[in-house]
Amino acid sequence: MNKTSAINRNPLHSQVAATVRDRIMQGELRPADRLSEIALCEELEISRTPLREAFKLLEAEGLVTIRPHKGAIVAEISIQEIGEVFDLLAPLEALGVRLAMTRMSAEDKSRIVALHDQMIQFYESGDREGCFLTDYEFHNTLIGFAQHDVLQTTHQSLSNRSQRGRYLAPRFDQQKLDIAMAAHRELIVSIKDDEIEKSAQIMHDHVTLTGKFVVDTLRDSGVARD
Amino acid sequence: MNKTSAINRNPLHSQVAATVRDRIMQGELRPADRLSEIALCEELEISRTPLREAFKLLEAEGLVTIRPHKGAIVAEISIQEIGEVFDLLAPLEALGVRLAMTRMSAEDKSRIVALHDQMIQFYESGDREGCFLTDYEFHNTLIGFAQHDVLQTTHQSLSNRSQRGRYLAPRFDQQKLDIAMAAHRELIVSIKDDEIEKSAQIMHDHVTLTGKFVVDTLRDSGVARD
DNA sequence: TGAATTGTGATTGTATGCAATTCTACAATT
DNA sequence: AATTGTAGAATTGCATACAATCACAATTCA
Repeated sequence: MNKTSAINRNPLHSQVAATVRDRIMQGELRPADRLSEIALCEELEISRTPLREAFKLLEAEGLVTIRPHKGAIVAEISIQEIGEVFDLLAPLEALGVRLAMTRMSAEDKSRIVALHDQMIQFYESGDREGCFLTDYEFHNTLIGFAQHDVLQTTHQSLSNRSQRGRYLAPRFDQQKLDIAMAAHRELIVSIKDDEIEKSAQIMHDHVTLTGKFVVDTLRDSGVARD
Repeated sequence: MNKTSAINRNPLHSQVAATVRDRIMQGELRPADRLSEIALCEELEISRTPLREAFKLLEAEGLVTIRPHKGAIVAEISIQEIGEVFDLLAPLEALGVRLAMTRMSAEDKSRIVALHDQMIQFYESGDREGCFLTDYEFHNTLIGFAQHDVLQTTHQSLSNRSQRGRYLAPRFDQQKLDIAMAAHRELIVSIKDDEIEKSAQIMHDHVTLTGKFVVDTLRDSGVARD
């Protein structure tokens, strides 16, 4: 109406948080990198107040560590922590599948199947990065269909943390990928058959195994500390 | 600023967060109460900056809702949300029991038994408030023995939210309390017998049922909105 | 020479001021 | 009487200034 684009309705600190979050998630900012307030302020052309507020959000999400009087750093990832995150994701995603299966519509179901098909495409064309990203979307979409706010929020936070670990590590080798794909295939069949408890079990085991894979991969590649 | 007592080592905003958190948890500040910045600043004798930072922390914990340009309020509790929180607590506490049983020492075990005995004392003397508080401690202590940081943190946050709902509602009636006590008794026996999966199952069902009780109680008492 | 110490620069923590937004009350219009 | 418009007050959002703290190097003394 007045400015070049529409008036910016959401607060600066949340935009800043989003920016920094993305940079951390994608590995542009790496664990233990210092987050100098002054440097970031100049770059983002904001003052320190909204930046510091954003840090608080990100700290709560586990992406940033604030050390009193010593400044903020990108939260370090310990292999143990990543493993622990998967410990929680397993039962939560199992719960998510249970809920989703009682609540999702026919279109929701076909959306999940479509994502699975897309993942198969990437798999067959040997696109590991594509597989990796579609897998993330597959799980998040399924959780969304559970229509459960608390689960959604909690899962999002944990999922982000696990994804950070996965971004840092190399992609799965062929064998691990085969196993993950097989689990997804099983899961899709089980969902189509409306076998709720079986689906939940498959998901639980799949996430647990993925966690082990990620931990192993991280340990081998040596990018994260113990 | 004058420092009447010893130098305070931890930042103002975290002290402020702790103060406000307690007031909200204990119901001194009730859902939808406005948290006026100036009023709180004057009362706590601080400036607005640390208070606003504290609000960010509390928002992430789900205790405060910040409405842009309209100020912060104590987060409202919906009965649905409380129910959802218990949906997550059930599998997480089950996981906690599993881990705790593989990791806790003999002293840890007797600490749990002692808490259970204390709860029986309160139960038999008809002290519902005592039962209520001891129950909270019982569950938190058990989770602590799991020695699992991510679980600890996630559980703490969810547990706080559930506890808020329970503070608001009247205490359980005799029948509900009987059932909860029976579950605890079963659990203790199962733990003593080192039956891990059975204990996890008991805990899962116990937390689920407690959730239903809390939701029912809240609905009947009419203190929280749907 | 080396350990302790103190000074200095850089950085974070807190307070405060100004701008932007929202709320309230009251008047004008239909 | 109900609704809309508008001015002013109150409150939040952001920027900036100042105070407290930390890291590290230069200096002192054993």
